[in-house]
Amino acid sequence: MGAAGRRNLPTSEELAAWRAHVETFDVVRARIESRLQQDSKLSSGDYKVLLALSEADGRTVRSSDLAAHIEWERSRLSGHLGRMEKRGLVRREPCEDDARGSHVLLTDEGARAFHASTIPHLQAIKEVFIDAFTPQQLTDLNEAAVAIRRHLDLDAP
Amino acid sequence: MGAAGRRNLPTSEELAAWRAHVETFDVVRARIESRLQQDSKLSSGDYKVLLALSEADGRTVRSSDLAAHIEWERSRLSGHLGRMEKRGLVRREPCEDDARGSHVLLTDEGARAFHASTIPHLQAIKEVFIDAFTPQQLTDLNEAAVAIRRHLDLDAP
DNA sequence: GGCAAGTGATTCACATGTCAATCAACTGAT
DNA sequence: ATCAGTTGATTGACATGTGAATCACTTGCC
Repeated sequence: MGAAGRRNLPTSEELAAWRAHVETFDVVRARIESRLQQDSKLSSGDYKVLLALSEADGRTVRSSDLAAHIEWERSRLSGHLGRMEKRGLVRREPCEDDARGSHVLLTDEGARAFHASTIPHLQAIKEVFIDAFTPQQLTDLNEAAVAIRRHLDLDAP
Repeated sequence: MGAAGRRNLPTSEELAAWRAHVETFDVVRARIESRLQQDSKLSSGDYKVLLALSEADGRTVRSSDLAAHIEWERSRLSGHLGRMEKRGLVRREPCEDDARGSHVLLTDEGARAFHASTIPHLQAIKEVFIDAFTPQQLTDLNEAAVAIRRHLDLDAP
């Protein structure tokens, strides 16, 4: 490869940084999810759905709105809700004003499970992730996320 | 909640930092994997397996050694190899010295696919991830990964 | 030699994710 | 009113991931 071809490739340090980042934060995520699972029998997907539902007016959301809110494919949400419904965490009811749609609603059991999970989950985030850093490092990390989002043009109008 | 209970919980800024980090780097990973898939019809799992195999002596590794090397469950590797074998990327052969074991070997087609994938894959890592940052930010990110690994006692003997 | 315990690999059941296809119900232009 | 096109939701086929169970072979110890 000539000099021209190398310019758009990472150096070995850069590549190592990428791999370290991915592998390290995979472990972080796994630890936090595993704590959630052990404390509350909830997956991170369950938690995301329950969080959105518990914040919703009347603990009810139209399925599509829910999918949009948590940025999931509708088919993904559909499958996930099916599993959560089997476990009694949510219920689905037909929608009066639009016969195609359906309302997803939080059951009492779902609300209970969610409320019991939040404090331990937030503790896990603090202990596993936040507590690893100095305030400066946390700021730096945030800057990095901002830089990526700008670079990839996320947050675009 | 009293003052004692709050000390081990993240502030809302800290929680926002966690969420931003997870969501942002999920997008990064998805972009890079999607480029790999489009350029080379390989998943990141395929790539990891092919990388390990192509670096191995004689393009052959004992299945368990491979699993240990890439830090996968053996059952995960087993299933993945099955799919890769169907696509002609690898082959498995019984092991002479230990009749329980098997050798995984890179086929010519697998080697071709891997070699064709590396440059574009590295370019994607550079363009999507590395190029988002200043050198200082990249250093900061690395420091953050080190801090986490120390905090979680990864890299322990 | 022979058996208990360990090891290598696969298999099973399941949860999770993507994408395309389906299907019914809505909506808007005519 | 009608019908093309959109939208809401589910389904199916598959890839991927985990953990437990299985099964065959190997090893260590007697």
